[in-house]
Amino acid sequence: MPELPEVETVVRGLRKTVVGKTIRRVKVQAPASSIVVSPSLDGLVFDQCLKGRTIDSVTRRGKNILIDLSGDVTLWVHLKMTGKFQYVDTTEPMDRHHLVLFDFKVSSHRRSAKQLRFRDPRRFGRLRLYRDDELWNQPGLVDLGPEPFEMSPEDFVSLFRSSHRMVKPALLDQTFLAGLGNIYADESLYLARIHPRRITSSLSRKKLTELLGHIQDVLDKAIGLMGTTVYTFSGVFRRTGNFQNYLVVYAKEGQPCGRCGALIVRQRIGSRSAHFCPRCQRIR
DNA sequence: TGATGTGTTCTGCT
DNA sequence: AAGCAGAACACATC
Repeated sequence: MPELPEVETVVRGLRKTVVGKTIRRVKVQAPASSIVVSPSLDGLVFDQCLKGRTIDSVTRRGKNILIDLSGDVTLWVHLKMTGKFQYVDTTEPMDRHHLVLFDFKVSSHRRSAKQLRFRDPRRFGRLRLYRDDELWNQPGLVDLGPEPFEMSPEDFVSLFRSSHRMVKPALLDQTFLAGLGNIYADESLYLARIHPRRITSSLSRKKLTELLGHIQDVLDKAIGLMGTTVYTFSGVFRRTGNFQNYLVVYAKEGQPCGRCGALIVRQRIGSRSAHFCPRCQRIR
């Protein structure tokens, strides 16, 4: 479940591996509902539209990955829950969940050819191609809330004063604040000792300043640790980052709170699960 | 075989 | 209008 730190980690990985490279060939392996091509791109199919373009830069907005290509086109990627990029040797084994393969033009002295692969077992992820001039009109990008790292405490306070809703669903709402998902929302609320059902507009200036600080700290620490990828697969967690070692409430239902010893609870709030300490995070 | 769980976004209701 | 619940997405597991 990639959230901001995991997406940032992927973006940094792409910068190290594919920026500056020119796409030689794209293979769409599976009949992919995962792919969208803007109608304005002259009816070109995905692979034909990408062929020959150079990857100029890779950036992140919320949980969205923006791959800026030559010729005023952007490949906009959302990993959703299980989407993943892998930069691997072409000889690495593949399975039916490898949906798209990208081959690059490489200098001839390079020994083994590497390939960028998009794999997504659940196929919720999306790869979309848009002309740069239409990209930011698209729903999903145009309506995103602010980036947590770009907010001052004053911005954060006025944002919270502008709505009257439970804080947990608000933090998950990408049009309210971009980048947080269930893990970092729960962790930040715990650190700030805020009950997930508290109403956004009822929180004090001081509490909100603390919350913003914790959100920024948690995201920053998670980015430093290359994210947390807690991926539910037959009830077993598979990790790709290291932040899961520092989780204090997420997936800790029934375990004692590190501050007060009360048992962490899991409740359905806003039709999503919320993990919190019933003693440290009071509704009041 | 069918129910369930998973996060995000979309739709539709109040 | 704003905020909520529920659906849909696709697949694996029980």
